[in-house]
Amino acid sequence: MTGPGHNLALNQLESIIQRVERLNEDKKAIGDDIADIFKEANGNGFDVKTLKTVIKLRAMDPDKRAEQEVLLDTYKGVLGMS
Amino acid sequence: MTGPGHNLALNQLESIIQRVERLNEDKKAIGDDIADIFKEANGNGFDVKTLKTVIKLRAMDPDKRAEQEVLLDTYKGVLGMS
Amino acid sequence: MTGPGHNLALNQLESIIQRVERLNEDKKAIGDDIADIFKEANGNGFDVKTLKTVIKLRAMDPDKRAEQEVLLDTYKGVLGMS
Amino acid sequence: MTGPGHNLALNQLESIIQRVERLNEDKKAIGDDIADIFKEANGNGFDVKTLKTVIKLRAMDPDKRAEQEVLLDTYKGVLGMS
DNA sequence: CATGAAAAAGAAGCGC
DNA sequence: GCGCTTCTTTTTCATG
Repeated sequence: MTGPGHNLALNQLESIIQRVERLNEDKKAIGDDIADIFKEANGNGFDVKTLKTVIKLRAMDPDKRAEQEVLLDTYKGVLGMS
Repeated sequence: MTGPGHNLALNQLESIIQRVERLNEDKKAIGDDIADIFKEANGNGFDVKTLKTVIKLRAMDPDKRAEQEVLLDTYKGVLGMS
Repeated sequence: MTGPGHNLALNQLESIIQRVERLNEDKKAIGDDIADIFKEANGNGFDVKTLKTVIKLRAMDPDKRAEQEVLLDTYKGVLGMS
Repeated sequence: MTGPGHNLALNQLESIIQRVERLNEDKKAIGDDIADIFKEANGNGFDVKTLKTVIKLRAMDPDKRAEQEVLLDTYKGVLGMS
């Protein structure tokens, strides 16, 4: 199979794959940068796990966050964990 | 507590968090771009799952991949899976 | 290669694999049971995500949990998130 | 709040949580058993990673696996990776 | 909504 | 012994 159809498929495939691979590299680079920041923060005495928690909280919709906290406190209250 | 130590911690914390948040946004944007490419590819009749497999294979170190395949074939041979 | 060495390897391989596969099945069954419980809980109006959080908290060492909560509150306080 | 509604919620919550916690323990125990088997296998000269790959392959539906391999081979062929 | 894939978190093993 | 990397598990997200 060496006709035009084949070449079209090949060109499309290569294009898709190369574009994704390029973006994957960029994404990985960013991930590495983030890891570096956390590593540096750890060296400065910060607790990375807590940092990640804070960042996650900030990313949440404020209303939803409040709602979840209420819910969690409720469950903890019922269970005597508060 | 409003002394210099506190402000230092605050500044450091804010710096860390803002840098990570910025990078998280960038990372998400790239992820969206990749998703778009796959969506388009799917529309053109490509099998996205297989595309992802191919990309993963290409990302592997060739020597390691060959080595693992040999080992895997050996085990499969012993087990009659080949 | 059909000698004793080969058979020994075959027998060992089969034993290992079958034992693991059996345990994998058991593990999966338990996972399914857990999922069922959460599904039922959800039907009864409980928030599954919060349930999981509570269970995780209960699994933690009490001292470590307290320490982490203090840390999180500290960071939130510094950032004006409290 | 000490009325019947509260107690019902408490009883339900405790039931859910205790059942899940119990199952979590069981699941962990099985995971430990599996780890022991792989550790022993490693001591006998087997490559654990490959063992896990073989087990994963065996767990797959044969038809689906064959179908995916055909598709993958097609793409690899087009890309000259075969 | 339920399944399956991607991301993140957590745990374990290995090296220095 | 501690960090670092790899692997496992968990959680989250998207899609049908």
